[in-house]
Amino acid sequence: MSLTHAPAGAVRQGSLRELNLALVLGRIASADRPPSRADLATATGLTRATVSAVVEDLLAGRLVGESDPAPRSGAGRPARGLVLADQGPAGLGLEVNVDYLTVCVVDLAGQVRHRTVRRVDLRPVDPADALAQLVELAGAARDDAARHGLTLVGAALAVPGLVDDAGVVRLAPNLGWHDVPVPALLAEHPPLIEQVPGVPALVVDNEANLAALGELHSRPPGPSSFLHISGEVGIGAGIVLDGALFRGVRGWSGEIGHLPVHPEGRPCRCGGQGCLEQYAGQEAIVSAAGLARAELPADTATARLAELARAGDADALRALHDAGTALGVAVAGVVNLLDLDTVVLGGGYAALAPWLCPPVLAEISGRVLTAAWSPVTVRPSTLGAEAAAVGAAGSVVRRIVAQPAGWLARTG
Amino acid sequence: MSLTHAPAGAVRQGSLRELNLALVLGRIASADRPPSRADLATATGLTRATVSAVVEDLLAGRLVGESDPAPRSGAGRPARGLVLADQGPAGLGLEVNVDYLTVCVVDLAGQVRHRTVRRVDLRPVDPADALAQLVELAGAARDDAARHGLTLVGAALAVPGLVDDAGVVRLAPNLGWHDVPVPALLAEHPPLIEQVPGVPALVVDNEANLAALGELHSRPPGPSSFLHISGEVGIGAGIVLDGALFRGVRGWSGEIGHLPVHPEGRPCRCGGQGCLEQYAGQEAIVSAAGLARAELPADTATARLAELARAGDADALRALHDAGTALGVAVAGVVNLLDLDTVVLGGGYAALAPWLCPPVLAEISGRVLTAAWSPVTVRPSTLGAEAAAVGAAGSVVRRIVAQPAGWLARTG
DNA sequence: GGCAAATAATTCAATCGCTGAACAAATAGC
DNA sequence: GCTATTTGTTCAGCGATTGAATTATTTGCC
Repeated sequence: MSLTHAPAGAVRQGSLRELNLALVLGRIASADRPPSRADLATATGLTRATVSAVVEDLLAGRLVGESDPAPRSGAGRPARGLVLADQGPAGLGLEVNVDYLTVCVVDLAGQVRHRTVRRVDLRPVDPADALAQLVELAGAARDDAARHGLTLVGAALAVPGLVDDAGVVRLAPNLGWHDVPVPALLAEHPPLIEQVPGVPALVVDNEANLAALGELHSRPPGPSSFLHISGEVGIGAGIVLDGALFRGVRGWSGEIGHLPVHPEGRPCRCGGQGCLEQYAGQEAIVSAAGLARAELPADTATARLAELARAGDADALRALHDAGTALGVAVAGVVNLLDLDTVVLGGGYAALAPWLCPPVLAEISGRVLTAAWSPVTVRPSTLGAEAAAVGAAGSVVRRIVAQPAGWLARTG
Repeated sequence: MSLTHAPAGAVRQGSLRELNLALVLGRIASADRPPSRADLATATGLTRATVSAVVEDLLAGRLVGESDPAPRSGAGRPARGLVLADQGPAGLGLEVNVDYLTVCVVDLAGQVRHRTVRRVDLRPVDPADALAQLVELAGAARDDAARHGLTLVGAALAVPGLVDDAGVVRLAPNLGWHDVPVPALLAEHPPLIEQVPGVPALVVDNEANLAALGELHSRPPGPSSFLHISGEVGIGAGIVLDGALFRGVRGWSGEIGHLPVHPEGRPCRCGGQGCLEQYAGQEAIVSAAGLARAELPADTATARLAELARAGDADALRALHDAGTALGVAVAGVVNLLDLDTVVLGGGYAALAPWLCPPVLAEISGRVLTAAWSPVTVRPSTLGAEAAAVGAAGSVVRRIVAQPAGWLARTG
């Protein structure tokens, strides 16, 4: 919705080709069936001649391939469908969380081509050791990817905490991390990434942000503006506005867990009072349901809670209802503020959605000014717990799609 | 922060010139002193030859003019400074509010060249009559602008309510408007606008949104992301993210007045409970201070309140402190969610800022997770009550600056 | 079976706008 | 008055898009 359509910098002669490469490749990526050159010409407004020239570049650079002709109705020479290559550049997605490490590889088309999860309680582990374990998994992933003809061109790491511009994890309370210089620690290991202009070798970002990105690009395509809430020990939100993740001035947006829902209520570790996290965080729900706190890893506690709720346990149902109500109060505020029409419950909330959604919707319909005219959808995440790592890897390949010139210049 | 740098459509041959026209004109607009062609070349990365050609087009189209040479230190041929033209295209800003009508004209450079305010209680007035009065004022403004060599190329109307995509005012409670088809009503009057490709003849938008835009482009330039809060009878917010107004999925973002600050508190006309508006709305403050409600027009009540506070009236001070605290709870939530570092108090709040800022800041520092690392600024609006109309007019000329090709094609 | 219609993709001269270097203009300092 | 310096223009060259013509390949009809 910006008024300035112009790219930030100068538009040189060569930018023209760069921009059209990105335009055509983007169309191929977002099409639901393999488009022909003629389809691309009509869709983009370019001439068929130009599209052919651009596609030739993309084919030469192995970013797209030709597929079997799509079935067509009328007469005429059959089209050759264009699809994103299943070889070539790929993204490495990494996640460090409280009780697991994840590594995955996503190809240009967004397909998950490799995935490893190692369950391990990382709270007592030194950050450098945790990252070393992650690198070990990533090395195996790289080798596996290479066997499929995939080259890792960038990595993104999801962490449950606040990350600054330099990639330093300023604070990850549930992990016990504080000012961990992730890029420096990872630089001590041999590189797994083949550098490409325009693609950063490593991005470190908040887990909720990357999970929202994963949800944004999951198939089938959903809305381009939504709020994605990751309910873990803390509660984080990824805000997607018009297909772009909103990170805030310093990249610390989405701290929905500290929205005040009872301003004079329970004190919170953030220094405030009555924060949402105190009423809808995983520990709050678990203890309200009468389960022993810290009994088991987080995902086990969640599974147990869902089990109890499914069995009709009154305490569990009440705990979930109360948490959903608190969540609904906060979400209603966010929807009023940002005018979003979709809320996705992810992370630990995904499995609890059947019990959380009703009270959340009730609060929304009671508190949102515009709810009467256009309804708000609340639904569980489609990717669930995988969202962050998949979103991280996807964010890498998406850069290639957005700026293919860098990759093409590399391979010649 | 979007990954796609490419414009939405095709990048044709001619787009190149269009983009560079916008790039150079934008630089001229945002420079703090008249830049030379050489300055523009180094700033944009284009060659001096290209800049000269682009500037020639802009000069021929009367969008820029040459100014006296700026003082320079060293040797060499003196530069000719380039400034936005003080003639040519201009924007018409309109505002309908509860107790006044405003019309203003803003030129390319953002200068307010004409301004009319008519104080009139519009609550008992039929919307069509109100708009007819506005058109009358606008006609006089057009004639005045023409005498200064200004051509109105578009209009933007600010209303205190929810507006849909078609420009229909769905609901303006304090004005008593409901489903008012503003574009259709205005179309019955003779047109005042000279149509230009790329510039809509009429945009209708929320008053808080346009006030935020006015603040964004006020001089001296402030931050590019902030929250602008218009405290009138209702409380609206304009959210500016990375220099762009965020409107939400349907254009109804910013309803900060209905953020819950006491979820089980006073019932609100929106159907919810404990909304901010019930604690920090103008009526709430005025009655808490012991002033007779609906005693006087809103701005008079605000002025009286400020007067009492300045005199040390205990009731007024307490009312303002309580309102500021409620506001702070809501703002803290917004800052946690969006990671903004600047909050601007506008509308009726501007005059009350000395008493509202301290409690707002107190709540922020107590509740915002990241406040310890980077402080949040809370300050009054620089434009005050004029912000909405000026922002409306400014949004028109900003389109010309962002897409000068449309205007140039028009005049040849 | 053969032919016309239809659709896909390529080829090629023309054109548009940027580039880079040379050149002209204008001033300060010596 | 001369040189160094900076600004701005001119011009041949070039890359990328364009639009029309051409080639390629299939369906449908007689």
